Parts: sequence; C-alpha cells; structure tokens
Amino acid sequence: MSESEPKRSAAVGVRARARAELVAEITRSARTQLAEHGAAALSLRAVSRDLGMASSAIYRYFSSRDALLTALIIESYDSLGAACEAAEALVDRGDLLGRWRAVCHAARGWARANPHEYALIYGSPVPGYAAPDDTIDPATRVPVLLLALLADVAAQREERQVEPEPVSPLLATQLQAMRHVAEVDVDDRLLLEGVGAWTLLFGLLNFELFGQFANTFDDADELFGHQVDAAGTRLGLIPTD
Amino acid sequence: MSESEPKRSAAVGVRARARAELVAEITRSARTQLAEHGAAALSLRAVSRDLGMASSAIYRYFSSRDALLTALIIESYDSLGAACEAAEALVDRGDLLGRWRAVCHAARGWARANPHEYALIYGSPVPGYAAPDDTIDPATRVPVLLLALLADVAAQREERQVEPEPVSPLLATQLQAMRHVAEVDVDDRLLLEGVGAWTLLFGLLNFELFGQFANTFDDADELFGHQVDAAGTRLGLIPTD
DNA sequence: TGTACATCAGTGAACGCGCGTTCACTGATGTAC
DNA sequence: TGTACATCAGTGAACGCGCGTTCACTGATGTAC
Repeated sequence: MSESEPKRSAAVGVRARARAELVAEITRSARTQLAEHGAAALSLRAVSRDLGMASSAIYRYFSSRDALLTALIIESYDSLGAACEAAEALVDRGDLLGRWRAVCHAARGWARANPHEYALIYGSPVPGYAAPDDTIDPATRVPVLLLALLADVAAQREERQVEPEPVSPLLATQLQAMRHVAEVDVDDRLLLEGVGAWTLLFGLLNFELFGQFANTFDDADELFGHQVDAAGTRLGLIPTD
Repeated sequence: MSESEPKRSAAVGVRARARAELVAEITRSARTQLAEHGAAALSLRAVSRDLGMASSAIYRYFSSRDALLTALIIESYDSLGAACEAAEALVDRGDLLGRWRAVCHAARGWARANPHEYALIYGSPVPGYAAPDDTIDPATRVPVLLLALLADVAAQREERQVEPEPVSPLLATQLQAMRHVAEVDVDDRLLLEGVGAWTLLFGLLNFELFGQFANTFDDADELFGHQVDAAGTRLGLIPTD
C-alpha cells in the first residue's frame, strides 16, 4: 500500500469523524425538540443549549435553521419509508393483501409513535419554508412501495384479461409520469385506484392524529383496519388462506 | 311601550354596537394576517398595528391570543360549513350523486381559496393550543351534511331490502354514537363507507394543499373529480339523467 | 333635568423573554516543504 | 523529523427583532337618584 494514502485518510478521518458525529448529535437533539414541542418551536438556540455549546457553533454544521429543518424532513421521510419497507418485506410476496395491510399498519404505527415528525411531512407546511429538491427522493419511498405492490396486482389481473376503461387524456399523461417514478407497468384504472388508496391511508392518519376522530373513534384501531381492508378489496387484493 | 326600555337598549346599544364592531374588525384583521402568513405568524401586536391601536387594547376584546385563535377556528369551520351547505342546497334533493359532488367540490373550492384557514382546522395542530368545546359544533357541519346525505342513500336502499353484514361490537358502538350527532338512520356498513368517503375527501385536500401531489398532479382537477365520483359509486350514488 | 358616581375603552410604557444570525477572536488540528 | 503556515472548531458578545401580557393612567360613556 502507498504511504500517503492511509496517513491522509487517517488524518482527515479524525476531523471528519468528529464532524459527522456532531452533525448526528445536532440532528438527534433537534429531533427530540421536534418530538416534544413541534416544528414551529424548533430553535437553533435550544439545540445548542442542549448540546452545551455556543449557539453560534451550530453554524459550523448547518448554514441556517432551514438547513437543519431540511435534514429533519429528510430523516423523517426516510424513517417512515424504512419502517414501511421493513414491515412489507416480512410478508410473503404472493400475499398482496397482506403486503398492503403491512404498509398501512406500519405507516400508522410510525405516525402514532412520531406525531410531530408526521406533522412535519404530512401536515401544514412550515411557514416561510420551501422544501429543497433533496427531499423529493425520500418522500417517494412509500409511494414507490405502493407502486411496486400495484404492479404485482396488475400482473395478477393480466391473467384474467380485463381491459380497463380509458381515462381522460390529461389524467392519462399525469399517470404516465407517475408510472415513471417507479418504472412499473400498471394500467390507468388500477393506478387511479392506487392513488385513492394512498390518499385514504394518509387521510385516515391525518384525521386520527389531528383530532377529527376525537369523540367518535377515540380508539381508531378497528376503523383503521376496516378502511384499509375495504381499500384493499377495491384494489382486488384477496385474502390468502 | 315602556319608557325605560327603549332608552336603556339604545344607550347600551351604542357601546354594545361599538364593541361588536371592534370585535369584528379585530377578527377580520386577524383573518387577513392568517391568510397571508399562516397561523403560527398570527400575533396580537400585528393585529393592533393593523387597526392603529395600542397592543394592549386588544385585551379589552379578547382575553388572550388563544381566545382570538379560537374565534378564527370557529369562523373557519363555519365558513367552510356554510359554503358546503349552500352548494349542496342548490342540487335537486333526489340527485344524491349531485349532492355528494357539490359538497366535495365546494369543500375543495373553499380550501383552495382559503389555504391557511384550511390548514388551521385540518392541518397540524397549533403547538400549545387546545381547542375548547365551542369549536365542536361548527366542526360538525360538514359531517352532518354528509350524514344527512347518507340517510337518503339508506332510504333509497331500503326499497331493495339488502341486509348489511354486521360489524364488530366496538365499531358498532362507535358508529351508534356517530349516528346520534345527526339523528339519522343509516346502517353500519353504509356509515363506514361514508366515513371512508369523508376521509378520502379531506385526504385529497391535504395532499393537494400541502404539496404531496406536486410534480405529479399539479393540476388536480380531474384527479379530484375522478376520486370523488369513484367514492360516490361506492356509496351507491347513481347518476341521474 | 342635573349631579355624583361607576363602568368601560383605550393609552403608552415597561417587563422579560427567546429568537436567528454575524463577527472578531483564540486555540487546536492538519498540511507542505 | 521539524518548522511555518493554513484550515478548522468553537467562543462569547452583540445586533436588532418581535412577541404576549401587565399595569397605572386618562377621558369618555353610561347609571342611579
């Protein structure tokens, strides 16, 4: 091995590692702040206090409050995405209804465990904050998961040779663009049904977490399960016994 | 007529009228602030500045910032409720699908015209704010409208004598409580379908207003119409020609 | 009808708070010869 | 291996801002006799 290479990487490594660790500590502290008081209350000064450093020191790691917020948004999308992916991966590939249920319940479990993170990514936009492009990819993890599931539904349907009814040209174009996100082959009708199921899922989470179900479905477990299964039936997902 | 009555009512009237007018002016100004910068940025000082009065003067009319926020929340629910009721009232009573569509499109129109008000009532909860009971009634206007529609669907179905499948005991109890809100006679299955439609409607609005449809359904008109009609079909709403 | 008193609206100064961000600085760590 | 310089992390004071809320006050409006 060369002499300069290990030396340089070790040397750089010390600083770089310390840097990475501090970035991680800052986001961890910020995540705690977020979880306890919500996105609006997140402040650089509170984070710096928590870490026992000067408030100005944070600027060595994040150029502004918005940059820190962006990091949190990305982390949240990734955390939700990972939870859904992990749950879905445990289910037999052929059990399409089981996979759909797994995604839905994983999403709900994550949202209930991390309500402020959920609000950060699916609630009202933070005033004065515009999400940069870095957030797009993490945000698509759940939709991509559902699209893959949809592709398997489509494959299953293909055997039955049902021709779907055509949709309007504009809608067809938009759906075409959507297909490209996950590179899947799903007909327009099924894709629309999928968008409906996806929207219903997060509509349910919004209502449950933001209080619309208060006084009626205070324990929303069964309601959630029922609506998820009903959406599954609409998608043509059949129970496997 | 008695002598004291008109005198007193006129006398009280001057102050009372001035008071009512100022309360109205404060909420109007606050609504503008809300519409432009969102709920988090709403401040008593900004409102007082806008009205050209001392910041402390606001306290003659609202005991705190939260009290003002509550007034805005109630106004928003009422505004949305009124918009939906007005649109629905224009449709022929027998045209159930038309009534469903009218409510959905009115809700969307209102939400798009008043995004911050929408976020205030259906978005992330305002941190540190707990909605008092006064907000419950206005919040039920849209659900009540939909429940009434559901009751008409149920009446129509009754002719066909279809017995709905039973649901779980807990869900049945919760649905029973829900029925009492609007005093309607709707079977469990239909009510669940109605909750699904209601959730889907606001899920769609959330996604559209809070940016989840960005880059895919930037013009969400057709998607919205399609999903609304699909939900209508599920509810058994048939087009009238 | 006139007077004494009570109620109310609105003022302006002040309190105490926390925020994001900048800046000149010190001392430690890394780099090049 | 040792030295001179460059880079970087972190400090602490400061700037300027806006906020909700309180308080003693002035002057106007209403009430009771």
